[in-house]
Amino acid sequence: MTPKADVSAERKQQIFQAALACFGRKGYHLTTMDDIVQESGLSKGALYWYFEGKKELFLSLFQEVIGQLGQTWESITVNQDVSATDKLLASIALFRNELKEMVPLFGVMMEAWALTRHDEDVESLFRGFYKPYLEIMTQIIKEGVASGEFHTGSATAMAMVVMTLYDGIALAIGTGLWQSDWNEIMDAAEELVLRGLGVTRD
Amino acid sequence: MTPKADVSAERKQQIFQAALACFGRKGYHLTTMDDIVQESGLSKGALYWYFEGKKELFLSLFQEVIGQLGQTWESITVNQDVSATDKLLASIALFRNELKEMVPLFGVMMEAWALTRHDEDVESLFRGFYKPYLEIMTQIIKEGVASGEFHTGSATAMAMVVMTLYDGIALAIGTGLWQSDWNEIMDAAEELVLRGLGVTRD
DNA sequence: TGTAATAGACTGACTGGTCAGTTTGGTCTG
DNA sequence: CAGACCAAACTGACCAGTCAGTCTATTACA
Repeated sequence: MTPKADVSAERKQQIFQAALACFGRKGYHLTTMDDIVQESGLSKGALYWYFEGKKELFLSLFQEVIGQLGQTWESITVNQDVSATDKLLASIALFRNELKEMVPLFGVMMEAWALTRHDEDVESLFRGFYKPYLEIMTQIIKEGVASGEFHTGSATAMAMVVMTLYDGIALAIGTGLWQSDWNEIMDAAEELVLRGLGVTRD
Repeated sequence: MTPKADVSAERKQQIFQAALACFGRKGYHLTTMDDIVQESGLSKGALYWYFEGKKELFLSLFQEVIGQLGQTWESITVNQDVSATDKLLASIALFRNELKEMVPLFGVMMEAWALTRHDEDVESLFRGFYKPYLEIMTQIIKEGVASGEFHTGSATAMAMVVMTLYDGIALAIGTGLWQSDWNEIMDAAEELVLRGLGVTRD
């Protein structure tokens, strides 16, 4: 009664990997199912066995990938013993450190952003994923305001602005618009955000 | 001896308008030439009479639309008698004031960003348009640093960051991610940038 | 002035290729 | 053998781009 060794988990992973490569390279609309078939080394039947279709595959992939990022992100905010400033710095450091690996991800994210405007499924998924990030950032800034580290008129609005800056950075990286040294620019971003929030240090 | 009235200018405009509506609504890949045909009230032949194809039409439209924005933007930087701080404020005000009309534009811009990654023509066009904006911002910040209004480690890097924030804002607007009151968020953005650049006022 | 010729602007049916999704027919494993 | 898993040929809708021809206004000419 023991079923055949379940290969579905690794197959899905195999497909995800191929899909990420293809979507990252050519974008959602320009990659064909056959591209992913070829990249994965499987067959069309296999893809449709594991996923309902192109859109569902894309959405699943996005979910998978963002989920991983989200966990790292959340771990930043948990620790109660860390100052808001350090949490903010950690969130920036997360970007900085994993920037290079994130490039293909950001590519897919951009694609998703663009899709957001024309597909309700994508939009609601996207909004759902964005929300906790925004909440965490709001939380950090509120903490900072409470502790006197930060100064701002509206913590919620400022959180949105900071998140927007992050989005912009993701965009710049995804498009390859930043050709210069990322580190220097990230330094400037850090400077802008910290001083902009009224942090006075070194 | 009077030549036949040249309608080509207004025809192109007519097509641009229809194309902007369609691309703004459904995005590049999902709008068909037939969509634009219908929206414009012309025929398919007419479209191909005035434009070589879909891509060329899109690129021309983008060029047209961005060109207009660029002129307004440039006019900000010209006046020598205005302080860097005020120039920066003016650039933010430009966003703020024309935000609503810009929504469809930002939609198209996002689409263009996404295309940037897969099409060299789009990329080079985009980079070409981005450059002067960045140069103007760099100029403003350098002026501010020289006059003692701003403080920053690297004016060029900071200019990129500020532009990146603008991009992020455009993105947020284009995707409709910001549902809350734009004005409040723009206030926060202004606050972040000014204080972040070390401006001390009111 | 009337008429033929020509160029510019435009039409819409058509084509050829593409691609998401389907079907059918396996194969391997417990 | 049953059912999970997969291969590959196939289908049909869709769409960018084409093209043969039309319509209109100007010019050439008698």
